[in-house]
Amino acid sequence: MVKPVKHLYSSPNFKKLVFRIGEVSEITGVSTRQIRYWDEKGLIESTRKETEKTNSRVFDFKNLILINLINMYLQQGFTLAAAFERAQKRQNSIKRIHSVFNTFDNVIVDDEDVLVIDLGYFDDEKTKHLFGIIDENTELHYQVKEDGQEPDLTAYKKS
DNA sequence: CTTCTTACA
DNA sequence: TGTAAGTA
Repeated sequence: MVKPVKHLYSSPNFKKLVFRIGEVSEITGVSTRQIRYWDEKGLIESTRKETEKTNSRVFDFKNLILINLINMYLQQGFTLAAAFERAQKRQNSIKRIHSVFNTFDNVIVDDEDVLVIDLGYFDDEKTKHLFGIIDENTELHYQVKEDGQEPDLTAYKKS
């Protein structure tokens, strides 16, 4: 049974988890040169940290995953364009799988009638080596928006 | 110290 | 795509 509960992602104890370009490069193995190039081409999306004097790029968890997926297909021999397409499809598939396998206990409808699924934290060995930053202090939220719209995957870190 | 842009190999 | 330069 889906019950209206105050959404988790607005909890004052959690802030959106973002990564600087150097961190993304270190985690995924993709060079900063490539990341900037993909960003310029619009394959990935970054936001600018206005408070910083450098006005540097920051990437959310969703884009970190995307960058890693693109790189994975790139290493399999696909062209950048093909790798991007595959990565997008793969990412969407993963999201749908998550939504299917999560129990109703993790389903929440917030004030704006948006479906939110708490994925908890990843602690299996497969993801741990790749995303070591996901731990007890990090929450992953999968948000299903109105039909047709892109689902959103965001990580939040306890501050 | 890290990131940014620009430019050249 | 890597790397260097000169910044912020």
